Amino acid sequence: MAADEQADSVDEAGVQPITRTPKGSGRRLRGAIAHYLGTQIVSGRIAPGEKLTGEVANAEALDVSRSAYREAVQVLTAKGLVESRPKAGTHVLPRSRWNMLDPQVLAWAFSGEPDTDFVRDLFELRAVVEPAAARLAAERRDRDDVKAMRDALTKMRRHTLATDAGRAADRDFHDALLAATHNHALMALSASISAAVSWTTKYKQRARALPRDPVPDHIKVFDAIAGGDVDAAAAAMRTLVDLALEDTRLSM
Amino acid sequence: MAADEQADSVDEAGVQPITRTPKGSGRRLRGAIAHYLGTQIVSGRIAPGEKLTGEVANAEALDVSRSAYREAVQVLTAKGLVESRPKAGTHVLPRSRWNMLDPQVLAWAFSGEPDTDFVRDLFELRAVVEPAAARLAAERRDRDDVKAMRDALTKMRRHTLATDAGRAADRDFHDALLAATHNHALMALSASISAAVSWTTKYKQRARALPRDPVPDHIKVFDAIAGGDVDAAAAAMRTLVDLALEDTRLSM
DNA sequence: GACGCGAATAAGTCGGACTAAACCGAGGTC
DNA sequence: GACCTCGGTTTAGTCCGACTTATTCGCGTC
Repeated sequence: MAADEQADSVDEAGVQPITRTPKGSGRRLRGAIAHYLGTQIVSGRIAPGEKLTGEVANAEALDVSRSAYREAVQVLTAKGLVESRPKAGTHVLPRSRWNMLDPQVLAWAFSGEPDTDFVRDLFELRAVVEPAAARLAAERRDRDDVKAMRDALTKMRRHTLATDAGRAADRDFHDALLAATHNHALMALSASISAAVSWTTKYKQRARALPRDPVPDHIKVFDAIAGGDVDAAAAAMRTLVDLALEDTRLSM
Repeated sequence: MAADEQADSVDEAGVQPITRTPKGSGRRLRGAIAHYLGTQIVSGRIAPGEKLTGEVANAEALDVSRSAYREAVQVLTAKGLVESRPKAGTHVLPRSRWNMLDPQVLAWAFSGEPDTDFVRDLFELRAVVEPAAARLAAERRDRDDVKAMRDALTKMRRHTLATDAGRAADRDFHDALLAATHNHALMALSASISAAVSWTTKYKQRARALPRDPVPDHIKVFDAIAGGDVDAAAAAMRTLVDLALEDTRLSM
């Protein structure tokens, strides 16, 4: 474990964020490397088309073994961020190839300063998907779905969005709603959407105390779905997303 | 892209599913391993919750080095299919954790017998996203977007959907449409959707000669978007997706 | 000037050794 | 008798260094 000793060697005037080795019991080493490289790329510090340093050199620079470095690069490759070929090296792919819906990529995107344009895009996606999902949910929900949504709503009311538990409950509500559509493709989007929701909520929170109580909006959606009123469900969800976008926009 | 059909049909016979990937095969070794394991999991031959054999044993069984095997597992981990911890081993995660929108996972899902329920779900997602995207595209498309869509349409008319080039043009059309929304989140979905489109188109093709010419539908969509008629664009796209679902349903 | 042929190069694969984490059961404590 | 603690054992995680394969690029040939 050579990664422990802080770089006593020349630390390069700041521009060289040497091996980010979080507290030993955090995520695994390759996870840290992937996180490091991933944020570098998503944030644009390594632009698309650029070639990163060779494996041996880069692994040494980060003070990790080549195996760990390579496994990290595999992760990036799996998410479409980079591509590597013998003799050519490892290049950052154009943004169009990135799996931006991948929860982890989303996390990297939000780990620094969030791109306001991208946040707008995400809300636009929510505005497309979630009302339609609410409509389907109102059609197909069963007893268990309603229960799950009600539970999430209760938790959300108890703790507010100011707490982690509250935000988790918010996510649970949206997850339960997507699950109530009984559509696996939509449920897969759920992970991305709830990630986006929780990140943006966090930023809203950071900016100021929540200016508006979001619970009533959620209750309207819930009632419509539980009651099987498809149009009302879609409409209620649409206003919910619109208001959330409004709040987020103000805080950025 | 036709190098996909690996001879992985041999594995059914016995308990000897050796990845026959002689050197010279298209993609890299770890890609073949990931494909092998990925299809095993997505197809349900290795059910969620199950623990796969230890690295050393499994790598040896597949006749590859442990490094290559591990890198393949990293890919699966990155896509949310498995999770591994020391002493516990590597377990298949529940379906809800899988990134089903990942193009590669989608490819694995379609490499065997396609799950008709999942195909229906995918079309439902298309039915939600693409009409809304067409509406946005009609609002925001610029000169280049229109040109890209027209070019794709021309190619699509020249070659039919019976050819690879024709299917590629179909994908290009949908990609260009999503791109015309100028929404990066939607464009990210584009990869998943066009993957789904091309896979299902292939199955339609396999079943029988295409029963209906899809070009007129596409032209209606194109005209509405080029003309900036948002409602017509959404409506035309909705019927396009509905008809495509109809065709696909018949062929399965 | 175009074309192929052969290095140089960087990723890909191999194997084996060692480390660290987590589960499990033996043994002790209350 | 039940619970806690503490090692032991299993399995992934990391490291190392050598070798292979696939490209790219420059050189020489036609």
